[in-house]
Amino acid sequence: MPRRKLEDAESRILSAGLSLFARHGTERVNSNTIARRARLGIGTFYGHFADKYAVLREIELRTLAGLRDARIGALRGAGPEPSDQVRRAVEAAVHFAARHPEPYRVTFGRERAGASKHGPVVSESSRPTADALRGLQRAGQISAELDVELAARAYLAMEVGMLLWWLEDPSRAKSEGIVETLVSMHPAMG
Amino acid sequence: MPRRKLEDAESRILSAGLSLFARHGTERVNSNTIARRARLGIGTFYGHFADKYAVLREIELRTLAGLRDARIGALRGAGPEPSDQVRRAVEAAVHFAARHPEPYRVTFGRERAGASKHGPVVSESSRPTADALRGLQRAGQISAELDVELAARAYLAMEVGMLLWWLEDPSRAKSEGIVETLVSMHPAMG
Amino acid sequence: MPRRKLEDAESRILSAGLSLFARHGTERVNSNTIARRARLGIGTFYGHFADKYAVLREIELRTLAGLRDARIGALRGAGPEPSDQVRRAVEAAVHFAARHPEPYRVTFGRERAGASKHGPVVSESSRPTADALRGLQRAGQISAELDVELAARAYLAMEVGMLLWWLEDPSRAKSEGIVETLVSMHPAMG
Amino acid sequence: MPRRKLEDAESRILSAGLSLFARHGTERVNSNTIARRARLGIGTFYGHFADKYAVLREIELRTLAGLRDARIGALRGAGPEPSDQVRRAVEAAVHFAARHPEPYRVTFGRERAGASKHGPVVSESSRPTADALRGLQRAGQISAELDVELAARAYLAMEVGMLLWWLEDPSRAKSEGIVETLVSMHPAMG
DNA sequence: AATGAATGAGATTTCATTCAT
DNA sequence: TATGAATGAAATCTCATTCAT
Repeated sequence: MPRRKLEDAESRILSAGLSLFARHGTERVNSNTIARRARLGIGTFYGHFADKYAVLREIELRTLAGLRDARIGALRGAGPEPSDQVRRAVEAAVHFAARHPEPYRVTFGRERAGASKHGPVVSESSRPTADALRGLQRAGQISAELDVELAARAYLAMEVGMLLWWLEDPSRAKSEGIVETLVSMHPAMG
Repeated sequence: MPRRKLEDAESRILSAGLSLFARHGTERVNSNTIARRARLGIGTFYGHFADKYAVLREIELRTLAGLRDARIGALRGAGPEPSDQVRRAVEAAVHFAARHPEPYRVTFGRERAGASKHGPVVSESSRPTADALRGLQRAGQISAELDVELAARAYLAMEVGMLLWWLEDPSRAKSEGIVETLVSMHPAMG
Repeated sequence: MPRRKLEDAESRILSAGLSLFARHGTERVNSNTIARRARLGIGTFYGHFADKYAVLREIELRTLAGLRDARIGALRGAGPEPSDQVRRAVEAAVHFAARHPEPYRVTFGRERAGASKHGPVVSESSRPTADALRGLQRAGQISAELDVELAARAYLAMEVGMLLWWLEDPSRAKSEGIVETLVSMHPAMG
Repeated sequence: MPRRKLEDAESRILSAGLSLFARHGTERVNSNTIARRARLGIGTFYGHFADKYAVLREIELRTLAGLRDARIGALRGAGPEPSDQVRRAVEAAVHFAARHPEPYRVTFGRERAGASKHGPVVSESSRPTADALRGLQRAGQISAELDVELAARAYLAMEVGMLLWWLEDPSRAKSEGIVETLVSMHPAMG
């Protein structure tokens, strides 16, 4: 009977769940398969997570935190001009997706059925983007008529949709092209 | 024992499937429930569709065709200026989503797990948008540096993501605000 | 709406059933498939046969009658010596199987599950063989110790088993070899 | 909720499957019935066997192995004369069938439909018999004209068919009569 | 007589969850 | 804590049979 450390078991389950969710989709993976892939007994799985959706939720939370941190870190290295800040933030997101395609796809992808029953679907906040746009608007740098809340939402939808499309087949475009497109269409670049 | 017309059964199944998929998500609806809701025997269901994913696929195909037709119709009524054409096309999409929220959500929403195994996920073509952008680019009306293929993809991702977010709770915004935001961020409006 | 003659429908069903039973086995063929193969509606099928086992039974009865007639006919052409009679009867059976492999396999093959529930499994009578052996025994031409009933049974089991094995793959042996073997092992050839 | 040992579950399933297959035929027994008869949950059944045909296959393999061992054991106790060897081998087969009527009928009987799709039908080898006949032929004890391969096949077909007929209703004959008949018709007794 | 859409009982199969070890 | 055999509710799918046309 194998006996591993607590943390070990959880991280093995998360890692197994991540690759299985990414490859087969949430609904076509079951808890037994995750446990087996993690080389743990099914009982051990239930000792650490309530069900597969708890694994999914944890993956999502970590992914969102990682993405947020990447954006924040990027902004710290950016100059004061909005265009530089936008570019850095976009680069951070694109590179995050490129470096972590599985968590990105699992967290934002369409294959998310059923999860809503088992806990709120976590979602990225458009707040920071909206705040930044509001600042620019007050400074007169973008149109006063723009609804910054909606624009922030729209930008995020675009970024997420674009990156998911790209990750489906990374040979579709180079990351520089993705960055340029997202930057040029960012509402702050008006 | 009810005995109805062929077409009747299929349209009843599609209609029952649509409202159930929209309300509960693809994976939490089963073939028995669809059949019962359509007031048909389960055997009748399988006589018309191979499985619930076949119902889903048919809904998607019809939705995509309807959306495409709505866009095309809108462009017929538009003047020659690009800004008018963009506005008409965006309005057509927003109004289509507003008038057909269930098909729109079922077709484009995230609750689509498992379906990919049972047939290619249908997806909207970015071709028309890309072609239009290319025309503007040749005419010198938008930057020569824009990658029109990627910009078209990005716009569509934004439109779809935005409309799904809106349909989740239509009180979040008025349709005019959605239209204005999408128009102002459209790459042709550079 | 096709309208064919009564007899036509029955023979079409029997013919469709025969080739389907032979190819796929009794249990993997259903009444709908037989009807479709016969290019008839399923309702027509049930107008002529109670179920697929009724089709099977009819095929079996015809096959047994045909085989019996072939044997009788062969004996009419045989001389008075037992060895000639045995050879003629064996040849008749081997040639019958070779000329009618599908009916033979369907009637005598192993793929017969379930049928017993739906009517007695028809089976070939060992009576004629037993009677012939009894005659030889009275004439002192074969051992008085032989139990002619059992020997007749044994011979028939051998003939049927041998022919089924052969029909599985006719390249396994030439029909002459089958005949020689069966003749040489026939209890009348003691 | 009962919780038993692994081996226990498998042997219970095999035993339940054996008696059900023997009584009702392969196609009229289903996995639920086997599980219930074994006093196990249906999930337990599928945890041990892929489907009912896997149970059948295991029964067949065991039966064939048992029959082969019985023959081999019998030959060890036999003297050098062919007639003694034949008699011992025949007795072994007849007694095996008499002592294990259910496995014998399930393994060799006609009620085997559908199984062929789910794995090759196991079958008894005619090799040992053919080899023995070849030896006798070289020694000049049986006709040089006999095709030993076909004769071996024919003998096995006879033995199996005879024993199945007998087991259908053991009052049809005494085992000694069966043995005498099979021995007297064995090609080695030429 | 012929048709075939409709039916639903029943068979197969999956998988989240439990619990004795 | 860890294990994994056992469980059975629930989902999928088949097919013999009916009956209005």
